[in-house]
Amino acid sequence: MSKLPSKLPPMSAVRVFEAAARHQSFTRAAEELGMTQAAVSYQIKLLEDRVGAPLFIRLPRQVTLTAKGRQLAPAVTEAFEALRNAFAGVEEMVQTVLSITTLSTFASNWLVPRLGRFRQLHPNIAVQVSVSTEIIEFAHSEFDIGIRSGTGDWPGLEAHVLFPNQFMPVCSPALVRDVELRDPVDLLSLPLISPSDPWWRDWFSAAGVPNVDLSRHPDNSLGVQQFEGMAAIAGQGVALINPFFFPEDLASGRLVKPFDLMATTDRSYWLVYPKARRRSAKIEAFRDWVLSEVAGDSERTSPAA
Amino acid sequence: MSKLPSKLPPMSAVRVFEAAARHQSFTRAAEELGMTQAAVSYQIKLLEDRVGAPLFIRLPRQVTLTAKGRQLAPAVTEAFEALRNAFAGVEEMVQTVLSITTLSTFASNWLVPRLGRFRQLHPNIAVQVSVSTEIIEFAHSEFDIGIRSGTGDWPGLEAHVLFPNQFMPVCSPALVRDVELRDPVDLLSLPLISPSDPWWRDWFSAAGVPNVDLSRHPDNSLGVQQFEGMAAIAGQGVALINPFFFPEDLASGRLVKPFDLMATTDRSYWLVYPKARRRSAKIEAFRDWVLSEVAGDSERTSPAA
DNA sequence: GGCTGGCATAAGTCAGCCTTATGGATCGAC
DNA sequence: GTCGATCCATAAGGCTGACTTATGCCAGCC
Repeated sequence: MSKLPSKLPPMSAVRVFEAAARHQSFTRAAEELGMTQAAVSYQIKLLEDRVGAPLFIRLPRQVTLTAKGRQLAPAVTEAFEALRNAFAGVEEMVQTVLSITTLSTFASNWLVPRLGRFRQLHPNIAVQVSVSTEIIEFAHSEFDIGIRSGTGDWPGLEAHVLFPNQFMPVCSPALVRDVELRDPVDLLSLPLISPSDPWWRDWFSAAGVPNVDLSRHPDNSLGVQQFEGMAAIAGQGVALINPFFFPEDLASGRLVKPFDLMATTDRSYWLVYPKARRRSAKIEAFRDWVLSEVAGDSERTSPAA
Repeated sequence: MSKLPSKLPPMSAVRVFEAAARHQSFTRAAEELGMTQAAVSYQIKLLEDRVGAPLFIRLPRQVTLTAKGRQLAPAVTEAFEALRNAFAGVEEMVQTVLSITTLSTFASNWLVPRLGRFRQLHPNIAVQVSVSTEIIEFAHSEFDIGIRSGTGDWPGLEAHVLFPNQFMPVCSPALVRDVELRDPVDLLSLPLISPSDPWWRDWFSAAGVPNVDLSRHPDNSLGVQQFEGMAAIAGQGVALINPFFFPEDLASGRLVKPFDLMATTDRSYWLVYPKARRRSAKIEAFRDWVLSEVAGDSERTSPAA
C-alpha cells in the first residue's frame, strides 16, 4: 500500500522536539510542556539517538538547530498545528452539537414543541434529533442522549425518569356528544383506534372489564401515539394515549376523557446517557432543562386535577 | 502568539487512533503497531475520554468511525504522513551525508586526493569536508567524523590512530645540488621555511644540534604544512614536513630529504567520532576506508624505507 | 571571582502502558 | 441449533521508561 512505513520515533519525544525547536531553548520548552528541563534534555537525546544524528548544537548558553534539526522542525511544527486544529474542531463539535435518539411521539408531541426554549437558553448548542422506534444501544451509536421507555435498569447508563408510561382513552367531544357513557364497557360501542394495542385490554381490565373481546373492532392500527391522538381529534374514534403527550388538546377540549381512569404500567419514559459522560456540559444542560420542563408539566397538571 | 494551544491529547493514543481509523479494525491496527488488540482498545478508549465523545461505533464484528472520528481521521493521517516524510528525509540525510571536520593539510594533501576512490566504493554517500585549524568539539557541532592531531585521549570519542605526527626537513633538489650537506647543522646555511615553528628546534635537537639559534632566519611563516611543502618544491628553502603528506613529491624527486632523520612527537593524527555513533553505517564505511588507505600507505612506504 | 543562566547526567520513583487471560456477542458452517 | 471462529471489552498485574530531584559543568557577566 505505502512505501515501507519507516517507523515513527516515539511521539512524546517528537512533541518535545517541536517545542524545543520553536523556543530554541530546552528550559522554555520545558515550561511550555509543564515539565522539567531535565526531561526535555532526556527526550531530545532520545530522539537524537533514534534519528542517528544530533538535532541541536549545544552552545554555551543556548541551543541551536543543526541542519537536520532545521530540516525537521518546520514539518513537525506544521504537522502538530494540523493536529491541534483537527482536535480543536472536534472539541468544538463535541461541545456544541447534542444528538438525541428519541421515540417518535416524544419527539413530536413533547420535545420538538419545546426545543425553542432550550435554544434560547443555550443558543450555542445545536440539537440534532433522531427518531427511532427501536431502542438504540449507545455502544453501537454516537448519540449523546436517549429518550426511551422502560424500567430504568440499563447498565452503564444514567437514567432520569420523566413521566410514567400510562394510558387513558380520549376522543373528540363530537364523538360522544350524543352517546351515554355510564360504564367503561360502553366504550366498546364506539370505534377504537388501534384496538390491537395490548394496552387496551389492560385499561379495560383496570376499569373492571376483564377479558374484553376486541376482535370485532376493525384493526386500523396506527402504531404511533401521535397519529392515534390526531385520529381521535379528527373524530375517528377513541384512542388510548398518554395524556402527557396531549396537554394542549386536553386543556382546550379538542380531546375529552370519557372516563378519568388511567391504566398504569411498570414502564416510564426515561432520559438516559452513558454514565461515563455525565460530566459533559451539554448533556448536563439538556438533562437539567428537560427535567425542569417535566417538573413544570407536573405543576401545571397535577394541581389542576 | 497562537490562540490558546488547547493541549493535544497523548500522542501515543493519537497514533493508535490513526492506525485504527485507517484499518477500520482494532486487531489489524494492533498488528501494524506491533502490540496487542487490548492495548489498542485501551488507547482508543483513552482518547475518546479525552475528546469527550466516542470516535468509533462498535458493531458486532467491526468498528466504524463516528462523525467525529471521520472528521478527525483524515487530518490525523495527513499529519502523520507529513511526520513520516519529514523523518524519512532526515533519515536519508543521516545515512547519505557524511560531514567531516579536518585539519587543513590532511584535507588537501591526503584526504581530497583520495576521496574519488571512496566515492567509487560508496557512491551513495556524499562527503562534506570542512577545514578548520581549531579542534571542533563534537558537542558544539554537527560533524560525523573529525581528523585531528593529539594523543588520542578524548573522552566520549572513539579514536583511531592514522599516522604519527613527525617531521623531516625536505627541499627541492635544485636547492641542494651545489651544497655539501654532511652534518645537520649545515642546513642552517640554507633558507628555512617557517623557522619560528618550534618543531625545528626539536628536529635539530634529535639530530644532535641542541639549542640551535634560528632567530637569524627571516620569519616567513606559512603556518600550513601544505604551503610549506609547496614553497619547498618551489625551491624557496627547506621545509619541515610530515612525509605522509607528500608521498608523491618524495617519490618523484620533486622533494628530497637531505637527512633521513625523523623528529618524532608524542602526537599523532587521529580519526575520531562520538562513541555513541560507532554503529552508524556511513561512519563505519568511512572509518574502514580511511584505515585501509593508511595501511596501504604504510605498505608502500615502510618496505621501501 | 562569585553569580547567574543554561544544559547534561545520575539515581530513584511511580504512573501508565502493555500483556495475558477471560468474557460476550455475532456470524457462519455443518 | 450448536459449535467454532472472529472481534472487541475488561480486569489484573508486571514492568518499562518517562519524569523529578539533585548535582555538576561551562561560559558570560558584573
